[in-house]
Amino acid sequence: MDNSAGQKKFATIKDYILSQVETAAWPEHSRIPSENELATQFGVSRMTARRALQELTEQGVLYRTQGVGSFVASPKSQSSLLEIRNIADEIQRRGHFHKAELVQLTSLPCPGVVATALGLSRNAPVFFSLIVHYENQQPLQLEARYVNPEQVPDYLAQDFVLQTPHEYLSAVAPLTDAEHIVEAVLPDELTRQHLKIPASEPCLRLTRRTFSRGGAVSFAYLTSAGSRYRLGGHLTIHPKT
Amino acid sequence: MDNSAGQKKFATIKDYILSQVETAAWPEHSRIPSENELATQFGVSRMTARRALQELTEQGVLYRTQGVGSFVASPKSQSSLLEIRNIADEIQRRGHFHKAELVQLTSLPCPGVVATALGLSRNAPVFFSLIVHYENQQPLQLEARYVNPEQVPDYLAQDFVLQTPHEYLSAVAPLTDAEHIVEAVLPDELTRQHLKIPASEPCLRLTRRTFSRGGAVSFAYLTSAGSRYRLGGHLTIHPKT
DNA sequence: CCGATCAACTTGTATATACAACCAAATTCA
DNA sequence: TGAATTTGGTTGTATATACAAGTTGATCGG
Repeated sequence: MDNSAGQKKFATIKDYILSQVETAAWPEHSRIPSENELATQFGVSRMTARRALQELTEQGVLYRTQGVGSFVASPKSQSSLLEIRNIADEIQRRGHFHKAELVQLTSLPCPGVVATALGLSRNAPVFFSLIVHYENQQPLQLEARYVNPEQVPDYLAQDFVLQTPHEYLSAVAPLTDAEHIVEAVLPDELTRQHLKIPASEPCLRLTRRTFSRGGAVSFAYLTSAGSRYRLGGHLTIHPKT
Repeated sequence: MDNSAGQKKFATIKDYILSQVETAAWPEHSRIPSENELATQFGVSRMTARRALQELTEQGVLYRTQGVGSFVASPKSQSSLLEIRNIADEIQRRGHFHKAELVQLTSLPCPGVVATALGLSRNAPVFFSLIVHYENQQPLQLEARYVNPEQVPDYLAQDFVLQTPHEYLSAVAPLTDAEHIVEAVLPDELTRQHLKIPASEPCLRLTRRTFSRGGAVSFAYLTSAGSRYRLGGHLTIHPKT
């Protein structure tokens, strides 16, 4: 484990493969080096190289066939789904007026769930922002975001009324990956107040964790009133199961 | 590899753990045997037992903490946004029991919204199916589906208890494209009855239009109880509290 | 020419081992 | 008593090895 970057060995190989795929040095459906070749090239055991390939397969970057090899998969149209969820862009795309109201911006001890998500120790300081997004003066979404101080040390110095956290983080720590959960829930007290909705109004809650090259960057709850917001997307299906 | 069932060893362990979880012999958030204990118990190496635990973790059945142990996760159903995966596959992938109950299967005059979506004339005959999907005897999703008779003329002749509409349509009219809308709504009377939920329970409604080579094939409302279902990628954050 | 066989290579499964990282509880020590 | 340390257990990473299972292409024999 004497990597210069202190990175895990299989992660190094993942990064290498991802860079080859992103730059199209390895085009779609082309065969990539075998487990043994990668193992030799990186000076690791086959099982370690194998692990990198397996994780990329689960992420949909590669597909593998026993006896044949590993290949570059078609890029999933996940980007459309991911981008569409940037609430500010979405509002402006509809030609409406977007306003962000900063309710809170502080550093606080990391709750357990967030610690797990960001890879921090519990109660370690974590940056927190609470923002209400308006569409034409009507509150639309409540954004509660926790940010990893190791990745974005100057988060508290930003002005999130002029620039949304999403915009700022995109510039500072380019998004490489995102995980998300969409749920239908009833609003808690805080949400009710800021969105100005009754307790019986169902809400769409998007829980989202984003990654950059350096690791987990932020963890956010994005809660919207069900009557005012919905999530849409378009998917193209790729063969080669 | 001389299992009596011809099954892979790690799959045997997965089955064992799943049975314990399903019968609630191992309740939520309880600790399960360690890797070493399972390895000894099943007479396999630790790495093999470990693999079973890892796959169950990826499926959301377990969560693990270094230095502490492996625990039973909350059983909320979860489906992937990034892949067009139907509810039946999703349930089976979690190792649970799926049952479909056919409530209605008929031809009716096409409502306006559906006519637009499928490119039919208003009040032209359209095929309609109403199905309740169960996960382990609990109603999970109500599927109301309109099917284009020009694309799939023998839809009404199918047995949708043995084969889901999604499976049948995939075979007859291979999916090339899909559009989604995700919303949080309160259930209508029909949904309440079939999902056996109170009127105040928020629901996640997925409206989906699918296309094949020939054009628009089907238009469906997939409504699930918010407390039992969520939509997401691989985000698995579990509170240890 | 064609089919069968074989050899080489790839991914899949499984084992045994070692050490690192981490946590919780018991123990020790001031 | 209370803080620091130790200890034992657990998951995480990595290696080396072996064989199974599957595909491909070359070789051989009719």
